[in-house]
Amino acid sequence: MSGTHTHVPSVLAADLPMPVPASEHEACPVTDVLRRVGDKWTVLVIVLLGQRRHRFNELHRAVDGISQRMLTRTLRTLEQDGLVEREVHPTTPPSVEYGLTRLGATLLQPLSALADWAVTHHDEISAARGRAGGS
Amino acid sequence: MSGTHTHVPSVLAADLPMPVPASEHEACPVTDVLRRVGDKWTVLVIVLLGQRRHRFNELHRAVDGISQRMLTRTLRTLEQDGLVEREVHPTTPPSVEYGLTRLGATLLQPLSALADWAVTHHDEISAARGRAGGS
DNA sequence: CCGAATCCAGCGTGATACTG
DNA sequence: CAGTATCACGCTGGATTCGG
Repeated sequence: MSGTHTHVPSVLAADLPMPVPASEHEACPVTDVLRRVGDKWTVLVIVLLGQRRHRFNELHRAVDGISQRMLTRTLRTLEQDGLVEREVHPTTPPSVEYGLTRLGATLLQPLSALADWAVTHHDEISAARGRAGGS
Repeated sequence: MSGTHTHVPSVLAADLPMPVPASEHEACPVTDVLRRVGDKWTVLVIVLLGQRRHRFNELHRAVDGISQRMLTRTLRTLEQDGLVEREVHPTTPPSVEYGLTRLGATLLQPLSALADWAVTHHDEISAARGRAGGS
């Protein structure tokens, strides 16, 4: 640490090309991941699967409000990205279990950092929004 | 640490109500922040402002590809959330400087954690997507 | 120089109904 | 139980134009 100055050792602190090319921003892994976890259900599903493996309808009930369609889409995307694994048991009726992959589990930590920041500073943001004149 | 098991001390590790109420998910500070940083330009602007203060057109040139409209919108939102401060110099022509607030600066660290994760595991995600059969 | 206003295309999201 | 298919809608994001 270097005292009061907020210096962050990170890829974000690296020198950026000027101007930042549009192509580079589009293909940026950081942007890619952020947009992914920024969608409506992904993080909640990851967190639930981070606690234990879940069956499809188990998730469906746990996430109250999500449609079958969105749950399926969310899981498919996560599976394609290698964050979630899908295990099918050929029973009748069929049962499918979802769980985090090792890669998916590693996402929990940085995600937690951001989540904790959000919770910690939630009131400051609310206050700022209040001053800004709206909800 | 508890060995091989991936345990994360965080709000994300807390017990979730079952089912997670839709209302709670909508109003969740974590969801709120994630969706914010998940939009197209926010993070890039935050990073640039984290390096130094910028004038409007300076940002506009630095972020090559962003429209005036989106830059304005992004900055306004960040300002309303108390992450960015706007300073107007009543010159002719007018000049406006933007910079991170103290709150905004604190966001850099958790954001960096996620960014570093993205960069570190980018190839694994690409590989998984390749196996999944698409771009 | 720094915006606001308007218009418009695309995508994320959801409701509903249907299937193996 | 675990999905798929179809349709519809709102919101994000972009192009363009106008104003102080």
